[in-house]
Amino acid sequence: MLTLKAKAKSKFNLAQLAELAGVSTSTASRALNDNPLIKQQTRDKVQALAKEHNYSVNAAASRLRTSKTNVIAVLLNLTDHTEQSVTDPFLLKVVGDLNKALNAKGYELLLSNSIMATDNWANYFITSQRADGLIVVGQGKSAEKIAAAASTGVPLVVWGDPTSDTHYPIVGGNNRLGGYKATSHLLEGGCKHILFLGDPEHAEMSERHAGYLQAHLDADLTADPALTMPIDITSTAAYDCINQFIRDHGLSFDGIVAISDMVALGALKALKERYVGIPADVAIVGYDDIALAELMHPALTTIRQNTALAAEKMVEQLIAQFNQEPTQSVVLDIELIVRRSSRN
Amino acid sequence: MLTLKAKAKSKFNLAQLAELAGVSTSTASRALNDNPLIKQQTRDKVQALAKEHNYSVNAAASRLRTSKTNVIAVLLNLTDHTEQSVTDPFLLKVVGDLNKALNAKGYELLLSNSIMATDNWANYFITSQRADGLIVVGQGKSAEKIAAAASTGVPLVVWGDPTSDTHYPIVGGNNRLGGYKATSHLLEGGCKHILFLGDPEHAEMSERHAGYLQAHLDADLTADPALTMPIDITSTAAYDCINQFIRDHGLSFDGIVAISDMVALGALKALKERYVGIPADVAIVGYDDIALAELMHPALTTIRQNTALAAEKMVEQLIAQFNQEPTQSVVLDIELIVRRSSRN
DNA sequence: GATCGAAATGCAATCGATTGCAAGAAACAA
DNA sequence: TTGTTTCTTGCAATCGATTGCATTTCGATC
Repeated sequence: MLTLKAKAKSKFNLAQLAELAGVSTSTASRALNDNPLIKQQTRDKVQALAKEHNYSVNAAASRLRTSKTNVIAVLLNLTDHTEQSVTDPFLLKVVGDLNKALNAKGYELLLSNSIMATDNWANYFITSQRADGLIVVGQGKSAEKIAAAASTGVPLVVWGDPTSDTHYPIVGGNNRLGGYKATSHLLEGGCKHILFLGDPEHAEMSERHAGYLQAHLDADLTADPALTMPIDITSTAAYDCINQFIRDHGLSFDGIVAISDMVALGALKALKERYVGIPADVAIVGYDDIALAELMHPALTTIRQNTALAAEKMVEQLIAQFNQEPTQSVVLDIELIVRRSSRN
Repeated sequence: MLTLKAKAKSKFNLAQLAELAGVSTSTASRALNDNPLIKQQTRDKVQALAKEHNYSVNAAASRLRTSKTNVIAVLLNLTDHTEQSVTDPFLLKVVGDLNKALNAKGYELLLSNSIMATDNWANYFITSQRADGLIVVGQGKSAEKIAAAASTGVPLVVWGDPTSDTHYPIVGGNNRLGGYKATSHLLEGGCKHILFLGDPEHAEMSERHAGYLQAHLDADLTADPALTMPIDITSTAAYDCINQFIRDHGLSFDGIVAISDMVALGALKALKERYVGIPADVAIVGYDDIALAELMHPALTTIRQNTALAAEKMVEQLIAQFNQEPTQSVVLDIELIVRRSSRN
């Protein structure tokens, strides 16, 4: 067959595939999508040719025509100065699980960690047709921005504290219960003066703190407000905090409830350097159950969050929005994993 | 209580923006792109209106027309059964740095960790116009697949061992030197029997192992082949390996060179559980310098890789391919960070 | 005032796949 | 044979931005 124009390198597109198959582009398109309108025989033929020639649908064209991208943007919402991203393995786990859950539903993951700073990030992704929806990991302290985006009709789901009262769905662990279990566990073990390491300004942390307080009440104790240390969610902040605290008040505590395993590890390091016995002198409970929790010496007692399930729920809530179905926040069970750091 | 999303609002496209500005779509388009063909005054006007109305270019249409996506797909090439993803914080760091480096050059990051399994993943991303290029993190053991993709003209860069002889650029640390430095350091500290933990089948690991051997030679020693333990790159594999080794041969070693910090941590745990003194009885060196290395007790001596720089180099090499410029593998310096795990 | 070059803008084709509608083919009944 | 229904397939418009080329506008010069 002769080509009139000897074009340099014409891409292999639907039209060419259709020509090879001896059908029109409409038929070819439908055949590729297994549309029952098309005779099975034709479908098979077109699909076979497509595979043979390594044809794959041009995503840009398809997205333009259908205004569906099958892409979800995942935004890591980090409080800028802490740079949690670089250090916390928990995030990687969440992202990994999200990727798996999204792929299972036919979506791809567009990752972003620096966008939340700009003021109309939601528009950037949605109205520009870069993604169909957003998953924001971490409420941070920017709840208003998220709320504003959601109110303009942007499909989104947040990983955060699900008990927050919002107009968009939040998926997360039962933070109050987590804080409660962690604290009760220490109290039952005989601790009397338990440090709380974590910033209560944060929605999630605030709930955990509430659990911490409640656990004290239920044990007929009062938590000393001076033992609540509002620090960044980093191991170095925790390390510094413990050192400072001991310098100022000596070892006047016998237990620690940390807001994350990384924070717990920072505290642990400071204590070990001072030869404080764990858990004999101070018992510690972390949060998240990252892989390292078990590897520590002593192994770290912690609250496990089911991130795989959380990822599925988030994707579910997002898809519900695509289908104009009602959505709701999802509270996931947490689990206390007792290890050596809190058990004699 | 959550409500249904409001109906999608009418789309605001270039034509509407142009009408508002009283110009044609061509002028509007050029104005938005700061094309000098357009009068400055007109450019300002259009851009102001765009901002005012929250207009952003439809990416799908733009990509279709220009056949440029400004998206780079980052593929985490994990050997499937090890599930390195879920556990190794080093990966998160690499991905985070890549994201930063890509954004700096105007690219977005499409994340994928499960695609390498399928046979024509390269086509999936490139010919379908989902991305302009690929960054593969980890050579794994699938060098042939990568080579095949590269030979078909897919722009790609790999994070791996840069000394491999390939037709595509690889960016990575100087692994041989890393292995050499780690081993020499232990030998100088007086170690005589150094375990090597890591699979030499892996290109990167193989180089590190070569450095390990060379260090022995240069010290007029011979590395006992029985001390090279080919294990998966996970902390649990390391933990099991050390336990097994001690059961079989007692504590017949006094040093460990681990292929990653996670592996080192697994080994450390096993040793601590047996009350082996670190570094008195066994000194340990890890690899990567993840945040936790410093938090361990004792803090872990390790080889630091400059991932931020690596990310920049990878992006650079990729962009060079877009511009039809020559590319080359890049070897990055590594650095030995000495901490307590190897120093009395 | 006419002319010319440069500056600024507009026209219309194009990228490739999808889909409502219509038309052709096949099957069946009368 | 003709009319009718049921399957299949094709035509052509459409999504929204970009860009080669044509056209208009403008300022300046003669």
